Amino acid sequence: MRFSTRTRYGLRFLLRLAAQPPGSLLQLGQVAREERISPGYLEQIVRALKPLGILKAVRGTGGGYALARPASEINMEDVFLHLEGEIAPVRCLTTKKPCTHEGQCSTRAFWQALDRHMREFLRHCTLQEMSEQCNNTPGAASARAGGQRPIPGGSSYVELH
Amino acid sequence: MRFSTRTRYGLRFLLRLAAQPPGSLLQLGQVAREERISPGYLEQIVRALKPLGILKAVRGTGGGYALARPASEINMEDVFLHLEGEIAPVRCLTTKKPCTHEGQCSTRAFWQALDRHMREFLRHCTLQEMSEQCNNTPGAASARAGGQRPIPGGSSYVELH
DNA sequence: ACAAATCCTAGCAAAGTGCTATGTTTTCTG
DNA sequence: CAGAAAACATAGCACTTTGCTAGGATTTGT
Repeated sequence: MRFSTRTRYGLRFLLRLAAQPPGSLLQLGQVAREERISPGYLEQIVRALKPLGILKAVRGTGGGYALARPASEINMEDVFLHLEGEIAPVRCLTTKKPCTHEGQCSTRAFWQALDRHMREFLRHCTLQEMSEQCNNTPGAASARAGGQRPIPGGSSYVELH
Repeated sequence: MRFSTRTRYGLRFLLRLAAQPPGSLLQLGQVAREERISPGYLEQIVRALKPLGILKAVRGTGGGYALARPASEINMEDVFLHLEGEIAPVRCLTTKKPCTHEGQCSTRAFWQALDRHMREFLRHCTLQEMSEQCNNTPGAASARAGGQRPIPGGSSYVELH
């Protein structure tokens, strides 16, 4: 029942954007360095987030990303849906037909209730709230990050929250 | 974020037990037939449930399973913990050290809140409630199940809720 | 003794996850 | 206008997890 790195890394990216002064751009490469996530992988993740429409991207030199909407209007249900693909705890909740089991499915009601519960929690949780909740200073880590030497031969990335 | 078949099939097994008249035994093979789950696989799942102590097993001819405690005293948090291994949405919530990230982790508080939320829902959901919630008649399906001919060569099991 | 049930271990095919590699396109800068 | 820096895009691959099978050992009723 673990969430994938896609969701976790995507969240971190969004939190960086939310912590940014409005109007400014944040580059993907910089976030990848600071969060110690593979840049290529983070690109994929950010791309999955694009259809939601919460990102504003500027291409070319000096480009980067910014939030297209205020953080208070971005809820976690939407974000999770795009990053994780789906939230439902069992597959047949999302694929129309109520599974080919004869008669009524004994556990369906339970899974539906659990699904509703999760979604409600996520829907009422905004990026704004998350950003306020975490009282870390993004600048502190990045200041030291410059001194990091990449270990040649072999990925140095470690799974994070 | 899907739950595995272990948890889903395990739940179905427990629901069968809960629907059984108290004092009687239910055989694993029979449940497997009626629920169309591989008997061998269901055995593994039931075994994972044993350490919880909610099952009473009788070996030998005429043996079977029964609930060792009333269904009203069996909550889903315990059941899920044993079937799924862990519930936590991210790994570092269960492995002591708060991940090697420099400074405070920006998303940790959120994952903890989500974890608490899920657990609370599951803890307050008892097998009794689930059993009452599902108004299907387990006997109806099993009556017809006798006529099933197993398809030779190739598993005929299909994933269920 | 035999059969019927629960117990137990190892292994394996398929799917999913996490990431790398290799580009293409856009845009700013010298 | 050349080049660099950024976002955009696709394919593939090693590793892990999942879902199940095979084959047996042990216990107990008839």
